[in-house]
Amino acid sequence: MAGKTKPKADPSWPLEERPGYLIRRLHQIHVALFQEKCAAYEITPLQYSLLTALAKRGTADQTALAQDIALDRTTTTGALKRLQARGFVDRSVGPHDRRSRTCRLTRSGAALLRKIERPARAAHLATVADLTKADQKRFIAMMQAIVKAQGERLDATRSPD
Amino acid sequence: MAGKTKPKADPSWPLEERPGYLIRRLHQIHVALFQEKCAAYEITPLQYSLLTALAKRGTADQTALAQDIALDRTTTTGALKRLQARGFVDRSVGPHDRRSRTCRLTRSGAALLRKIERPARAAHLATVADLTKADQKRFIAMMQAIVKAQGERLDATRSPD
DNA sequence: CCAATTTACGAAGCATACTTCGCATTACAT
DNA sequence: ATGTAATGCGAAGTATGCTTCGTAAATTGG
Repeated sequence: MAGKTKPKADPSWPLEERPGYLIRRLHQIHVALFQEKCAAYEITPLQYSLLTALAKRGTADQTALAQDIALDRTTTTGALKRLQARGFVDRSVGPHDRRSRTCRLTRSGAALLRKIERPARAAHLATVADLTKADQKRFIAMMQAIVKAQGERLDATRSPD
Repeated sequence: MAGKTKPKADPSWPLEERPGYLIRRLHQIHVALFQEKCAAYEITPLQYSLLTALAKRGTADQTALAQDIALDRTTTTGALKRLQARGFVDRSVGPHDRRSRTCRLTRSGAALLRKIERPARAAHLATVADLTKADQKRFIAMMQAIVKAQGERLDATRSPD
């Protein structure tokens, strides 16, 4: 075609080498694998995180759950409402604090969690399955290192008003 | 409190060790860093990806751009519309194919891209800055390996109808 | 040349994900 | 005890990110 479009050799480095882009792709891939493996239960990775966090707590208000899974409070509320609408979670007004919503798994929610544990785990494993076993360990350790360091940085950054 | 909530020693492995959870956290961290470094320009990581892809192409329809940045077509359209609304992108009906929308950077869009290149790069680097230089290389290589392998898997999976 | 298929979009709907704002309630300090 | 702080939520607004359905225009086969 015409030579109208110049080479445009910009100094920006290729998309495929930028950490942020690769992370977005990884996230995309994991979500797709999760949906695939858990298709029978119509559950998302976030919902699974919430269910496990709730199982561990037994009972918790929405703010505590949000912190457990490192998620925004309002997003957490939205996900909990969807789980409640499907009968997996109970959200009742707190007995000691009427501002709060005390959440807990229902029978049905606990049953779902048990059924989903295997496929969910398979999805998480499949996400890194293209690496050698040794590299998987290293990869996870590196992600943990970043999350730990940056988590502390954020805590330090946004505390003062 | 009462001993009503059993230990609940579930077989699910801790959130902080699950690849999918760590990937979500990484994504969250990168987006936050990007917003921070590029705050002056009110640009998101996705929009930056689009601008660079567009700069490289010179001219492209929305489907090509979506493929370039590995994103859903309708999401791409939404982001392009927002960039158009702010005057950074031109979206006109294709001259040879009236179904298509031919996109290109405006003067303003090209100028913006030049200005954000440094802070955007800084954000990408900051995302992995907690790893040693050598680990950063390994980390990026591993992400590329997964993206490449899974990308091929997806292409193979969803082709037949 | 015309019918069938393919292709590029757009609209609508759901689920994350975050911010800012405002309300109600609780806790605290004098 | 009372005014002030802090806290737990909810609502609204914006941006991703995906699926499904529908439309219009181009391509291709006979």
